[in-house]
Amino acid sequence: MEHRLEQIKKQLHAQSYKLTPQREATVRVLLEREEDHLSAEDVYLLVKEKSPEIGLATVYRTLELLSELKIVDKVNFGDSVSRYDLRKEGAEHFHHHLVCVECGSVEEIEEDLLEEVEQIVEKDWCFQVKDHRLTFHGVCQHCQESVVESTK
Amino acid sequence: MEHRLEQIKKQLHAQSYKLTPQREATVRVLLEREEDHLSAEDVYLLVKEKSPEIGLATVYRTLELLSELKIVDKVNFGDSVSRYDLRKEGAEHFHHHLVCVECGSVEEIEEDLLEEVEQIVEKDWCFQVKDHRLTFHGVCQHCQESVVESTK
DNA sequence: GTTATTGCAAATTGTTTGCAAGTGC
DNA sequence: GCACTTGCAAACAATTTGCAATAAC
Repeated sequence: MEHRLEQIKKQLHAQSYKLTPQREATVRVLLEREEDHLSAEDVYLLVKEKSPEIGLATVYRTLELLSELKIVDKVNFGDSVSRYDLRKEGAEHFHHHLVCVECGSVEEIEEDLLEEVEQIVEKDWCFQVKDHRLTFHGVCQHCQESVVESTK
Repeated sequence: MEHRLEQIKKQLHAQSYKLTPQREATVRVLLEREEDHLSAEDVYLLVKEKSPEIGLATVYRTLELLSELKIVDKVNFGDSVSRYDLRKEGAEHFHHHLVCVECGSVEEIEEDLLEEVEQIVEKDWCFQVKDHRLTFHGVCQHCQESVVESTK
């Protein structure tokens, strides 16, 4: 965790940005809640718990900055809020998501899975793929089980 | 086209919604511009050309309704506006998109391409897939050619 | 005649910006 | 000291809502 923070600090410095206390607090929240898909507001409230003086605009600006540096990815799951998702260390590609239509939970898939599809797109559509966004909508394991349960 | 409209009318009636003149005008615009990915504002302006009395809120409400009935899909390509995309006749799945990072153009892919990936997800993640969203970001054929052109 | 639908304007929501004050090297 | 950064409040843009008027069957 500290290692990750150190790494991010370097990335910022490399582009002559500073890791200010506010930015550090924001990154820490993202690291702690790596599994979640927090909105800017969510991040703001969590950061505020430890650094009450921070402003919402600063959080937005920080997330925007991290997004430009490809440290986080901005995602959107159909609702109107942007969510911010930390890239895994060394990940070249954006990871995929499984969104449960029953309970709204979001699971992540790190595996690429799209290599073949991308080759087809490059060849058949003459489109040079740089990145992708893949989200599946469906029913998560947990909700499948509850349905079985409730029909017993 | 008329056939498509007729079909949509039936779908509406099936859920006891009416195909009012405003709704018809909106659907007509979507049919005419099937290839495009229009925002609500875009649709509004186009509908207004032929039916100047329509209100923006009505267009939003109509698009929302069509979206619930799965006649159109609401998409979002990273910017803050929702775009509305008519489903192809009889399409079970949402189609894919190729978004060019150079010129912003959006191309559609009707082919499924994800059958295998979905099987893997169902099996390895125990996730029951209902639908998907797949977007590739990259460089379209046209922009690739212009780069070659400009470095000649 | 009742119920769904509309148009308008006002309200809401998520996000961005201007700017004066503050901070870090 | 100077450029970068912050917090606040105001501005913005996209979308939604309340409501009285209207239209459909």
